[in-house]
Amino acid sequence: MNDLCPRFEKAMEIISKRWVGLILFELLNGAKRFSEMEAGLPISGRLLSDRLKLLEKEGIVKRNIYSEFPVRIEYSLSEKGKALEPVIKDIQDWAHDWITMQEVTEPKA
Amino acid sequence: MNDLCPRFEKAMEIISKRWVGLILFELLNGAKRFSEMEAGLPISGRLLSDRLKLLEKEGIVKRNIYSEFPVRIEYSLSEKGKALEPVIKDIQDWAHDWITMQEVTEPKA
DNA sequence: CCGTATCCTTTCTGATACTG
DNA sequence: CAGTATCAGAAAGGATACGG
Repeated sequence: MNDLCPRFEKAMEIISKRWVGLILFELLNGAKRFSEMEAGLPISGRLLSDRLKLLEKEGIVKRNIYSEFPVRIEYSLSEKGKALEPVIKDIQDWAHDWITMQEVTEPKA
Repeated sequence: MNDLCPRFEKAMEIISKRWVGLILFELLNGAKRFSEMEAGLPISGRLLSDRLKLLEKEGIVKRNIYSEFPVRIEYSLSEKGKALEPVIKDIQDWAHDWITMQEVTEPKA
């Protein structure tokens, strides 16, 4: 049936999972705490938790626990995650060049 | 709540829609007919139809009708669609560098 | 603060059958 | 060939409540 590269398919499966792109974008600006990300993204805590676990399992996101007081937990990108920066960057460029606001907001009041 | 660029969000929404990446990849190799794409992708005709309509609506894919005999219909990328090539290319590169087969196939028989 | 478990609703997918 | 309609099961998403 299909003859796509399995690695490409797998990569696409991870990256194109809903919200993953936005989460990666958040983390490209540096490590963040759960609540910071939750506030910065249009998704619920449950979904954010799901996706972070997925990305951690894929080795893209690292979970760092700082045993300070109070305990601080931060999420950051691994090398594998940072390697996705060009992808995100290209999407930003494309969005800048080709996406217009009319498509985003309702046509008329 | 969130302060993401709406254009970036919109772009991510389109691109990260399931199967869209694979469809774009197919079309980067040149115009294709419906049945060709169906054979080359791991999705049903209904889904392919859905996605092509979506991509056509977004101005990413063009539907070309050739009034030959028999009538031939081909799908190809618009300029907007071709502009996504770097994105797909980067994902391919990333997949090549970071995705291993163990993650794709079942560990043992 | 940092999540996870549960419940319930919405959306998505795929198989099948059917038109032009 | 090139799709569309329908239908049922699977998956995803949100709200809420609760544990560490």
